[in-house]
Amino acid sequence: MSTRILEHPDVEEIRLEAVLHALAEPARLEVVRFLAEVGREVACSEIDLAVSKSTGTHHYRVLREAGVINQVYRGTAKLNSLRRAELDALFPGLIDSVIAAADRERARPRPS
Amino acid sequence: MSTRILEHPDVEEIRLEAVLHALAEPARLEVVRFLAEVGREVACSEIDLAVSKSTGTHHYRVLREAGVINQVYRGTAKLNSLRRAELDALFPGLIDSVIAAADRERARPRPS
DNA sequence: ATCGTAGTACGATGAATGTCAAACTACGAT
DNA sequence: ATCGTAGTTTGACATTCATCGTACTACGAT
Repeated sequence: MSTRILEHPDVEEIRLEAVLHALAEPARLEVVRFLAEVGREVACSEIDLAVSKSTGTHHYRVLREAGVINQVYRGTAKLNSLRRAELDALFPGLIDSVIAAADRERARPRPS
Repeated sequence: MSTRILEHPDVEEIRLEAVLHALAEPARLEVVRFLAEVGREVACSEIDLAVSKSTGTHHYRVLREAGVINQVYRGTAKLNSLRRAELDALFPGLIDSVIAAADRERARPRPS
C-alpha cells in the first residue's frame, strides 16, 4: 500500500528558518551540495551518507518538508532534486551562497 | 569578578554548519537582521526579543560562539555587532542573502 | 512465485535545545 | 553607600533531534 505520493510544501509555505535548519546539519548539507553539483535527479542510494538507512530517510524527509528538495518515486528508487528555481525565487542567492560556502568549507583545512 | 572578556572563535574556526544553525532560530535571526539593518554596535537591551532575559543571553551566546556576532562589554551594557567582514571573507554572499531573505520573509504574508 | 534492492515505519534512546524563574554580579549614577 | 539597569548563572523542565536496529512494504528482475 501506499503513500506513493509525497507531500511537498507549496512555495509560499516555505519558511526561511526551516530551510536554514534543514541545511544546518552535515548529512543534509552534503545531500544538498551533492544535488547541486550533479544537477539532476539522484536516488537516495547514490549519495552515501555516514548514517544508517533509517537516519538517511529521516534527513531526506526533513529536507523535503522544509521545501529544499523534491522527491518522487520511480520504481523502487526515490529520486531527489533541489528545488532550485523555487528557492532562488524566494530567497535570491541564498542557495548559491550556501552551496559555495559548503564547497569552500569542504576544501578548507579543518582545525581539529 | 569576571569573565569580562568574551571568547570568540577565530575566523578559521568558524564552521558553516554552526553559522547556519545559529541563524535557524527566529530570535537569533532577528538579532542578526537587526544588527545588519542598523549597522552599528547595539546593546542587547535595544533589541527586544519575545523571550526572557536569560533566554536572550543564551541566544546571544550561541551567535557569538558560532562566530556570527562580536560582543564587547561597555559599562553595564554588552555591545553586539555582526562579524560581517569575516563572514563575507569566509562565505561570500551568505550573510547578505540570509539577511535579504529574512527581510523578505518579514514582508511576506505569513500563511498560518 | 521468489529474491534482492530501495526505502519506510516504528519504537526507543540519549543528546541537544529553547525556555523560564530566581538569585546573582557588574557597573554607573545619585 | 545605595539604587537601578544590564546582563549572567544556575538549575530545572519539556521538546526536539539525530541516531539506531528491526521488521516491514514496494517494486523490478529472474
